[in-house]
Amino acid sequence: MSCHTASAESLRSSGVRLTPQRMMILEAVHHLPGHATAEEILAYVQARHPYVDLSTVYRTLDLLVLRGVVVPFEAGGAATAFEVATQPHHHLVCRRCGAVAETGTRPLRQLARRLAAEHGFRAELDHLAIRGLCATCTAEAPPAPD
Amino acid sequence: MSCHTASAESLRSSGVRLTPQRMMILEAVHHLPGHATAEEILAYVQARHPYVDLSTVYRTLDLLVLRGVVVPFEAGGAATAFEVATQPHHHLVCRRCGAVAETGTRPLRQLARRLAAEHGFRAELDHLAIRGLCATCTAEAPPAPD
DNA sequence: GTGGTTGCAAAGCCTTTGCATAAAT
DNA sequence: ATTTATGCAAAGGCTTTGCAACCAC
Repeated sequence: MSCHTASAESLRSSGVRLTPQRMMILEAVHHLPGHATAEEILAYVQARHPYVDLSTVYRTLDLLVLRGVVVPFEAGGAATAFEVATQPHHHLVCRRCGAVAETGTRPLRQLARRLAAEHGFRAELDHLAIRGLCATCTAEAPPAPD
Repeated sequence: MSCHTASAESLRSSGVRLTPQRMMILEAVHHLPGHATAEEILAYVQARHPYVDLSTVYRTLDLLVLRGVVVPFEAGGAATAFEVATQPHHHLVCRRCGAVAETGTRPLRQLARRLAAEHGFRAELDHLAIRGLCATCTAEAPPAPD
């Protein structure tokens, strides 16, 4: 009845078996705010059905990434997070407070164009995590020492 | 006598103990081509002194990163690589053939400016790994399916 | 001499895999 | 009925940590 059901339908019609686990994982990815790690998704799912395993979450996420339903999001060093694939966008991750903002792809198109022109390199800039300091932390932190 | 000795001097004068292990790790980082993983650095060092431990390599690399002597380089998923901090630059990593090219920071300054203007976000774009297809593979591979 | 560093071993974290059972089609 | 997915448990890869012996200062 809600958004994840549509994803489920399109998966089923492309020959993917719809198990309860997959449905719940799909629902978790849709309902969890922002991006979620495998562990967070497992916690959400286990609230309904305790006997779901983390390996199933990973296997299902792999499947969903392959099908383009979710996109992975590698934060620096930590666990991979996943989120529903909607519009391409990028994340602005604050190194100080951990806040994650989003930005569109426009700021990066120019970059892609330049790299193509200067290096013939076809950059794939679909879902970056850009680290830095958010506005709040920039105001609170002393200016850059260099 | 060579380049890594200068780094060593500057480390010593800032109160860092110069052990043989640290010297060798510093030398390895300078002599290994491009970026190197902890394991690769260990292999280089063990060729001279077999009883160096991987944990020492990691501890020393942490130290060198903190001191700004080397910079880490997180490739997607794989082990972190390290290289001597020289000019800020970025890597263009080909997803098909694995080739790694370098580019300056100029293409990214504009991006940083935009993010500052639009989001108040102070992006730290010092050492990115940008994935995509290099010129050769773009020519050989079929054009993007979308 | 003293405090930082090392090697060793063990654990940690995230993720993947082998396998018999169970379920979807 | 067949093919694929699951849970469990175990292992895998990379990195960190605890600790006694050791070394640079």
